[in-house]
Amino acid sequence: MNPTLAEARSRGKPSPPPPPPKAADLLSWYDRHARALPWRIGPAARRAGERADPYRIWLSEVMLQQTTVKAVAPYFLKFTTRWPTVGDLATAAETDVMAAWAGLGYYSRARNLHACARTVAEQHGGAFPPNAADLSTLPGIGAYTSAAIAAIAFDEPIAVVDGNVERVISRVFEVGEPLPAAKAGIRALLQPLVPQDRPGEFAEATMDLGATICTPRKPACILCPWSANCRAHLAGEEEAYPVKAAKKERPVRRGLAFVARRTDGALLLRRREGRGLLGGMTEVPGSDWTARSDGEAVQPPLGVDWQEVAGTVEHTFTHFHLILTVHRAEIDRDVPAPDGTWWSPVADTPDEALPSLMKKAIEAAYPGATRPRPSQSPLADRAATNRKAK
DNA sequence: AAGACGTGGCA
DNA sequence: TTGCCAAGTCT
Repeated sequence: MNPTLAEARSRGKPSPPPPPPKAADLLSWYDRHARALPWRIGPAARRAGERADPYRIWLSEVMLQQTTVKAVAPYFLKFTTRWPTVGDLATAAETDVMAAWAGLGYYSRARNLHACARTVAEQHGGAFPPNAADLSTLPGIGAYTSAAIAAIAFDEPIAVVDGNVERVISRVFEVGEPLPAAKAGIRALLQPLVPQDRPGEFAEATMDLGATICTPRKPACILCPWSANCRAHLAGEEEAYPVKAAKKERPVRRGLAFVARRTDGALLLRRREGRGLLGGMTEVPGSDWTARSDGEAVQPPLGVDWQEVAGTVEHTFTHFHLILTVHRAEIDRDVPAPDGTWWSPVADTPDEALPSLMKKAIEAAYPGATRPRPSQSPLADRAATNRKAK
């Protein structure tokens, strides 16, 4: 709390609201402090007239939905190396896309990514539509992502509102309405600030500001180009914003997982159905996950001697916490895979679309069974080895 | 409109 | 350790 302001308030003299922030102040900060990210072209390149590649902007924005920059970076490099253009991605097999996405989470994004690539390739001649309204009709592209692509790749002067920007704007204007209801109002407050000349960099700048300066806790207001225009800062109440609706508690569900390993190391796997939780991803056989431990009703996939693994595997999803009891069995070479399942050779494990939860379950049964194959990077392998030994 | 939908990092 | 959360979208 700023002591001077606290005194002013205690004397009952509310300070007049500061002037609204200026895009120019933020952009000059951005010129000096823009983050260098794999999908960006820097301020210097933009000044030289370079344009961001819509494919790379789209891919990065979809990956970044509810996901950190740190988690996204290696996936972005993997995807752009393997599929350099939207046309390449459109012709990829969906199972390959799902497998490449495995570990990033929110797997409907991967399904929609592939569907979107095919739509762009087949119905738009391989070029993304250059405006937010048309972009938002494509699968997996909503209000935020359409605006971000339009602003960053096509210079459309549109307000781009993500979680970072919600925080910045709610502090600057002391928005008292809780999120997510406040979203429309926040967009309306931001739109007049968007400059006609550098809308893409303004979008990147507001997100950078939220990510590096106007952070959820302990914001670095001393470094902020908008601090003199920020009502929450002038009131010493930065962390009171954004106001958020109360969240519900997470229920617990339980289930059983069966990890069958053949004597040659192959694992028994199957595909999850549909569009729901982990939809279309690969899993080990198991029970449903319910509030009660009704796993007893489920038949193991093979009539063999199953051994319960000590301890449990726990995994927290967005809306529930899962406790999995894992069973394992060693299976002879000549046992065929039951209907709807297949034996996955050890060497193929990295190519399977295994979500993190399934890797945890397999690791609990047979440590090392999902270890990635040796790569060209001895450093990475050594780091992984050290982590395991710990 | 509110709930479904993953994961790993960090205080 | 436990909770919170990070560049949302879909239904």
